Amino acid sequence: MPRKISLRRKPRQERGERRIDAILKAAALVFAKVGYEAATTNAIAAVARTSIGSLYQFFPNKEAILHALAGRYLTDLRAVHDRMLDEKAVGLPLSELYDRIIFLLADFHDTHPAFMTLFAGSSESVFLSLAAQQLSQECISRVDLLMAAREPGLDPARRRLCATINVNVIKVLLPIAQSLDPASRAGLLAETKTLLMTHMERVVEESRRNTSGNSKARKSRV
Amino acid sequence: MPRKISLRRKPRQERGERRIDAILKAAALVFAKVGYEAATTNAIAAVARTSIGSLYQFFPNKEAILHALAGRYLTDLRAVHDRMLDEKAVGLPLSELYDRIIFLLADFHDTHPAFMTLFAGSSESVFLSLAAQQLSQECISRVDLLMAAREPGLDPARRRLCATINVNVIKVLLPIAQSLDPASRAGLLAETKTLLMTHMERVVEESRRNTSGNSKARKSRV
Amino acid sequence: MPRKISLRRKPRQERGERRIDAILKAAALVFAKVGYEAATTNAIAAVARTSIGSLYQFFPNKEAILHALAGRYLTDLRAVHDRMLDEKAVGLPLSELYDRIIFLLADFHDTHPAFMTLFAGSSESVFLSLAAQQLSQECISRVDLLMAAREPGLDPARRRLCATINVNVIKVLLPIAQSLDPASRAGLLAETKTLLMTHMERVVEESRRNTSGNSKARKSRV
Amino acid sequence: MPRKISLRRKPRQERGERRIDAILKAAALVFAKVGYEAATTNAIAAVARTSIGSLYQFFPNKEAILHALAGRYLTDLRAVHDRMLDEKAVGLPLSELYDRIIFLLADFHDTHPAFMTLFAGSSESVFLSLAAQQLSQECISRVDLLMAAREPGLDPARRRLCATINVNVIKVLLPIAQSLDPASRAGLLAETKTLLMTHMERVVEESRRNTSGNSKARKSRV
DNA sequence: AATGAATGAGAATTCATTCAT
DNA sequence: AATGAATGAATTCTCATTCAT
Repeated sequence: MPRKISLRRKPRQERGERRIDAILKAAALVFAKVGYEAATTNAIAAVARTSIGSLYQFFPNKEAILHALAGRYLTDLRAVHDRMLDEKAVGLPLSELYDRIIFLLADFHDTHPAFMTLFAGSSESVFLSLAAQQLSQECISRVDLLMAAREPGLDPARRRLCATINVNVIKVLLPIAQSLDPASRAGLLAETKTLLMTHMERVVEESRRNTSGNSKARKSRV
Repeated sequence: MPRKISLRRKPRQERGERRIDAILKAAALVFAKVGYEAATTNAIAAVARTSIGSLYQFFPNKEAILHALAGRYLTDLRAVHDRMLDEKAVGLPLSELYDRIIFLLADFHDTHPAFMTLFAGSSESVFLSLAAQQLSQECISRVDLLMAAREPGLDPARRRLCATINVNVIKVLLPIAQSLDPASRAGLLAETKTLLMTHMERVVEESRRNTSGNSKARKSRV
Repeated sequence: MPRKISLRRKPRQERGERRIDAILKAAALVFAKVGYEAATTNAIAAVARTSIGSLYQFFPNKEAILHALAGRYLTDLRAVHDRMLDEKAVGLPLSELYDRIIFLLADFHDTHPAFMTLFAGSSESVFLSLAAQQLSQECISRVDLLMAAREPGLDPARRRLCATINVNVIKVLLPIAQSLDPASRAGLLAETKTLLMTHMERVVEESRRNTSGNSKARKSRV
Repeated sequence: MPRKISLRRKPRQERGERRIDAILKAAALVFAKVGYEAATTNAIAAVARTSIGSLYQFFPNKEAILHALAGRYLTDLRAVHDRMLDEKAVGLPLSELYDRIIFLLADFHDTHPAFMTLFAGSSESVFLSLAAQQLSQECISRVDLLMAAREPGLDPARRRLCATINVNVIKVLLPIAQSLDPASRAGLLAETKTLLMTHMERVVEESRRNTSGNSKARKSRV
């Protein structure tokens, strides 16, 4: 059974926009606190200081709220990506690149409370799983692209592997860092950077050694 | 509000034991597929090929099933840890140690389908959050201990940081590897090993350089 | 384990008021017919010609319905008491006083079908037992007060005994009378009045004889 | 749908008798504590220190337990009645007769804990209502008979009214007395006796005045 | 006979969604 | 548009009763 997931009506009036905004913000808080399944539309309406009837005036069902929120988060994340992985990023020293990435994403987590809840890949809803999957792939592809630009000689397969690892390592460690006191947080973020940089440097080095004729290095890797 | 979480009755007959086992196995499957909240006790009973009444003869409520399953998983995981991190592990080359860890844990994931669902730290249930937290800390402490034994000179703070990273990186990447085709899986597991080993080697090296009097290296790290 | 017992929401619309009223009236009928325990919320909703969901919109649980109904009955009963035991009652001839009491209470029983079910003191619910206890004490105290006003010389202990007896005798005999055909009912009510009046006259008489110096009568009583 | 209510099997063996006895005693306790509806057969079996299976070996269903217990109580009560209302009772002074009645019934309540629960006339079960009704009528008839023997001139209608009143007044006040401390209990029982005796004396007197037109001769007998 | 596991209809309660005002 | 009352399918859990051992 296919479900409507788009907005029920495009509100002409600004009041409607504000209402939608309030509902989505409320949904983010509620989802973050109890998860999507356990969140009730009544609770969302209450937090948004509106009535359940109004909520359903804008969203045909609970899942549509999820869609809208996920869409908004995705848009925001893409904007962050755009700032993070722009043309300059190709020429940036690895250390500065990682600083940038980690800083921007940490900030994103702070301002998007339901992000991990929605995209942690838990199996709460079919849509969520798919969205999480897609988002993950999108991130990986972007990193992959950047790496290809920075280091054209890299083996594509290994490049994707590294992109996958980079994305997912940041995905786990960032939320953990955010939950710590500022000092520990800085320590963990620094170590995360070291982890990824050390690895990346090694991969790049192996690649260069490889492409420049000497192919023994590769063999000993695994 | 305190809830009973222990078994409602100890089974006196072997039949009861088998029934409990079937229910827990079914619960693992159902939790893995739809998550704890969305799982229904009727679905669990159906998968276990028993009646809802039988289920409630042994488990006073849904949460008790979760507890029992989590407890069983924890016991099994500790057994794996014991095999993984025994006395021999202290002397093993790093490469072999990581092989061991990754292989054993990959196997554990295969045989414990609900593991990530239960311990991924989602906010589904208070108990789950706590259990996930505790389990995580326990794993980290064990790795920390092993590292202390292998490399006594390591700075304790950084050691714990590394342990945290090792545990969590494996926590994300293993399930991803498991979801891939065998070839890609091997590639990802190998790259994971490289990631963690490279980092660990560097940390150890820095530590050794530090302790042997020369303390400049540390400064340039971050 | 403390349970919510107040209304879940205050009705904002008049419709809600009517719904609550209908539910309570239905509950009274159902409780009167099968008792509190055996009454099902679905049955109450059906008799109230509403949906089970509506019922739970206003009442958080079955017990809350009981509380609301008991509260309403209590309020009504106190109003009856106020009419029954007003200042005039002090000067009224005993016969007229009993007529008044019996008539008003008989009417109360007719309009409050679940009264005996709720306050008969059966052990159905902890709350009910307590409420029945309290109500009984309240009634007794009121009668006690009235008697003290009418006959100040009465021994307080015996006065309370008489109040207890009056209240409880009426409590049993009234419902029995109500279940009879009009003729028998009138007979039983008349005889009840005779019973209580004869006794009261004797008690008063003994008391007067006592207080006026001659104390032999008392001794031979028991 | 007619239900089996007789015993499922007549146990030849004494062990069975003891088992039935234990179950009925347990049922009495459980019924007294939580009422018939709320009592569970498992709880009864547990209190009787037997298994639910054994319970159902002797009683086809829960109601059969009720029947058996009610039957036993009735038998016992009739035995008490027989002692209470024997030939001697016809000639006994009223005061002694009431002493006897109140003492014997108080004792009966002490030894039959579920008596009021079963026969208080609550509407818990159709059977119970009927049984309570019947029992009440039986008691009334017995008292009626005794009064007819003692005072043949009494108007039958009023006699029955008085019997009804006597039985029901004792029915309410006895349990209340039993729940008090010994001193208060004695006081309440004494006042109860006064209540009923005073009334009875008046009724008898009125009757005599009526029947003999104008006869003072037999006044002193009661 | 005895035990206790198995069964499933039925009860209380929740919550997404619709509808009347 | 806004409000909140109305709806009922779905869920958790209980318990009388049956059945296997």
